[in-house]
Amino acid sequence: MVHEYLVKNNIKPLYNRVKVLEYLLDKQNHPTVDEIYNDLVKELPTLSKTTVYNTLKLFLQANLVRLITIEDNETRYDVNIPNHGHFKCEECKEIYDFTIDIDGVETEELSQFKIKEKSVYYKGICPGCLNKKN
Amino acid sequence: MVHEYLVKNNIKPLYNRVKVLEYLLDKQNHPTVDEIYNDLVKELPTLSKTTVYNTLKLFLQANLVRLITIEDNETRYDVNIPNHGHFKCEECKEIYDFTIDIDGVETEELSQFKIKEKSVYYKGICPGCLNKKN
DNA sequence: GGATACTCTTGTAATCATTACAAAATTATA
DNA sequence: TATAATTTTGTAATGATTACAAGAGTATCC
Repeated sequence: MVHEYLVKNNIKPLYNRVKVLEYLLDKQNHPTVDEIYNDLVKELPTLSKTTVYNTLKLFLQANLVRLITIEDNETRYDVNIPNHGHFKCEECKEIYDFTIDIDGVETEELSQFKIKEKSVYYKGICPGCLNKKN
Repeated sequence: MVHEYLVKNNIKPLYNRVKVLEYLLDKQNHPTVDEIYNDLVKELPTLSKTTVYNTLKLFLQANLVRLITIEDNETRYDVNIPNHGHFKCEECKEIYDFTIDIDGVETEELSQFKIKEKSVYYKGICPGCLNKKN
């Protein structure tokens, strides 16, 4: 599956690439480069962090993945699914996906702009952490 | 003005702080720390970059300013105005503000979440750069 | 007003993520 | 199989941010 998906996007389906993409698809985890590397190196002992960076850059250019940087300069990666936003809990740092119809929102002022990508990020406290506080 | 605004937010209105906040209000420029430092050091020759970082951190905690990190890990700062999004041009890198009624969008899934902050970022090409391309 | 305590600023050094680069390994091509 | 092209790897370089301690400034109390 992943194999063909890469081919379809003009990316040679090399072993590492398949593994990285599978990882992103499996754990819909919004992982950092470090997390990806640390998990995959167990399976691919010769993997280097530079390769993870290279691979992700490639995927980014092909629009297979997206960057998430809500704040903090912790750059995370996400497989590219339309119409969803990210909520980050300030307490437990967890990132939650939610669906949002951002295309349904009028932005008159941008009528002359060519919009290629829309991102929505919320911050706050998740239900679990809200409960703990009481 | 700026002076009292700081006092009202429980921040001692020290000279540097007033200057940094004035800068952010004047140039609604979404500047980086470097830009702020390089411009202000002309007026405040003893200014240090660490002070700029400290001051911005303080403002952030007091919710006077906001972080913008659309991608790239170029962290920019913005005075906190509700209901506006940011558009970044991929060609000229300029960041444009636009108004967007994000509170008008339903997010059923987050009904149990306490939302403190909402951010909307778009990417694409601005009218000026679109013209140049033809 | 002056002494003391407290806070802020400064500069240097440390840290950490990311990138550059060149050599080694792998894959594709003939 | 030999050759060319691409990818991976590891180390070193870069650059933004933070830690920290000393110096400067500010507030408080007598």
